[in-house]
Amino acid sequence: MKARAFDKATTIERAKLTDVARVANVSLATASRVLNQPVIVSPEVRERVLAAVQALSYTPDRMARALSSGRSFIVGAVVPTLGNAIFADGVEALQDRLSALGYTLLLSNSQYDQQKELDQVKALLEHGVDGLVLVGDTFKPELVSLIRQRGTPCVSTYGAESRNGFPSIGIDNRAATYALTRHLLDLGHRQFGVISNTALSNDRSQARLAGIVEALADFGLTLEAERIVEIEKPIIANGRAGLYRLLEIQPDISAVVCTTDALAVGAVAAARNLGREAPRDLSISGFDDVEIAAETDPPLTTVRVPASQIGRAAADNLVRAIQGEELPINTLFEARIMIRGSTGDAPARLASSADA
Amino acid sequence: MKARAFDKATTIERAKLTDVARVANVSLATASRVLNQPVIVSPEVRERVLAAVQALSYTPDRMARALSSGRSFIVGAVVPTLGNAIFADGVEALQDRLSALGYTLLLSNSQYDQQKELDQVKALLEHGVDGLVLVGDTFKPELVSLIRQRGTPCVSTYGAESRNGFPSIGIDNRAATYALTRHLLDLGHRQFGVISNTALSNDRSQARLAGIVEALADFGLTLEAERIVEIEKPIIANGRAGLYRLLEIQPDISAVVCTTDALAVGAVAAARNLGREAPRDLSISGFDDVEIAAETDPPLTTVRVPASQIGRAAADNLVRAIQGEELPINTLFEARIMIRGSTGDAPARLASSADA
DNA sequence: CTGAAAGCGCTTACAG
DNA sequence: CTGAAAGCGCTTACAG
Repeated sequence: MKARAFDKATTIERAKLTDVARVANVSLATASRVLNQPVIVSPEVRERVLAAVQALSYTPDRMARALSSGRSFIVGAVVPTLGNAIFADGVEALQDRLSALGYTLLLSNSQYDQQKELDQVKALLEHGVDGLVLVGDTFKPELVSLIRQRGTPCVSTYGAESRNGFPSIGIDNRAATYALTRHLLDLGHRQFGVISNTALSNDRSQARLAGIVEALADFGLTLEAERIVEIEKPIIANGRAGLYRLLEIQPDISAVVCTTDALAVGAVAAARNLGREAPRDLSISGFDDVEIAAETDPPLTTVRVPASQIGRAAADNLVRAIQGEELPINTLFEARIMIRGSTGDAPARLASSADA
Repeated sequence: MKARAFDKATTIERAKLTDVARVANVSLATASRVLNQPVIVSPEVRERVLAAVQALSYTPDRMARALSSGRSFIVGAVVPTLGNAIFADGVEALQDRLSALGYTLLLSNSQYDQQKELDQVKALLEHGVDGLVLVGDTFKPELVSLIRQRGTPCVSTYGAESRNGFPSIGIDNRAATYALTRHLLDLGHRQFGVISNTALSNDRSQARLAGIVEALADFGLTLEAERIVEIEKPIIANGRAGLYRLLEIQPDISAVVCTTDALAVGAVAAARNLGREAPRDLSISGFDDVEIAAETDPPLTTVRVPASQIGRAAADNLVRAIQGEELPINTLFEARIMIRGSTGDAPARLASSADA
């Protein structure tokens, strides 16, 4: 007999399945079956057990169930941060769908730190999660081998390709910034700058950067290293700082592509401080299309990341994998370019070179 | 013998404590003791067991541990939404501190729905959480009795007072808006409007509304019902809609107090559309001080909610409660008024009445 | 369709 | 300080 951690005098004994069985006058095994495979139990018996469940307001102990069945009905997720709306929304959708499917979500955040991510995954695994949702596709090698070895189903989210064999659910970040950059080129921009959070080994931002570079290359332009400012965390203040640094070195820039909306919001504000109004003097674009993106002045041109869709699909796919199904290696959603007020025609060529 | 859910051929048998005991040449009981109460084991034996743990890279099965010890080291939390940065930040801090204390966080969101909140709590309880973190202090009665009956420690967050006996950790929402309203009165404002999300039984917003009403009353002013617009969810679009409705009915309003930053952001934008610029024509304030609040144009006057502090304190207090300590019934943090650009002197009395 | 029994991987009094 | 044994609350072959 053990002492519960918090054995207040007021605590009433919780009914267990044995109690249900006793009240219903059946064996423990039968009571269990009514709960798990009701069809194989005769209707009368089933009714009796269900009545007992009601009467005792029995509620199963999922830990015990997990221990004996090998299934916990818990799914673990590790996201970089909840501070970014794009992850908050995705997690919310994930959790909703998961709970509809009878699963509970065990959530961690890694603060964009791979070691922390690994630690969280270890903890999740110790808790016996049935499946895992991770963000992106760049992990410590140890993490991958750990998951493989335990055979726990795992999906990777927000990215396009699965480098580690985990089925991926997300968007093509590279294609999205490629299209966005094309759009800016069409508007006449030739002097580009980039504010990106690739400093952290962030595969999404890296893909976004690659898309920009590629679009420029296809157009015969090169993006020199001085035109890329890498920041640590994708927060507004860093977008601000990023823009100052960028324009200090490269005052001729007419288009700034940011790998995140928060960075773009900061960049727009910083540009204004410098007397450069978007889109008149400077075109600035974001990525994510978080709620605020459409509400800033000017509203942000950006890429819509379908976070809720990703979250829901991650839940569906993961549960399918848990049930033993094979998953498509890539599930790609559309990432629409949202052209709004923060980008526009490039300033007339002569005027801008005269300025500089 | 059971079949694991995902028994791929590649899966390697995970070492269990029995294996550790065998390798270390001790009994299962001793192996367990080394892990849980190392001091009562002799140094040599301890070393041997630890070596075996290393050699087998043993990792405990927390479900089994939970079942036999009655402690899961899992804490459950239910927040209204992760979409609001204030909750995202709080949850992040909560999880950080919890994991430092050896606990894992099981997270749910209720979408501001009390029935959903109850369902989540039930699920969390079935999973054997050692403690619970809830938001606010307005629950379905069934939720309160359920938690009481199980004796699971529970803290309430973001509010000031504990109506249900759950220790509360938060801020005094009423006092904050009282002070904010005083400030607006000092600026000469007499015609007030409020956009609030009290439509949902949201005790924080109700307290905020109460603070406004009280400050006005102490000043001899009454806030008529037509001057309060209640919206469903605290999102930017609703702030926008709220302001239109408010000014339609009460065009003489010079100060709009919003119960959330998102609402204030929408209100500022909507006012601008109407040709009313903040703070020149209209003072608008928010609540929360999320990241974006300081970055809008004009930056938002608001109240800083110390979400991270609340999250950390919730973790600390809850773990203390789990360990059997008594908790202070209220833990209050300061909620500073942040005076920024969106509020200013009331437009000259005569001018405004002439307009109307 | 139902029951008796073993077992999931641990912890913890109880003896020694 | 250490071990043998019971037990946590379930599930699931195995018989019947």
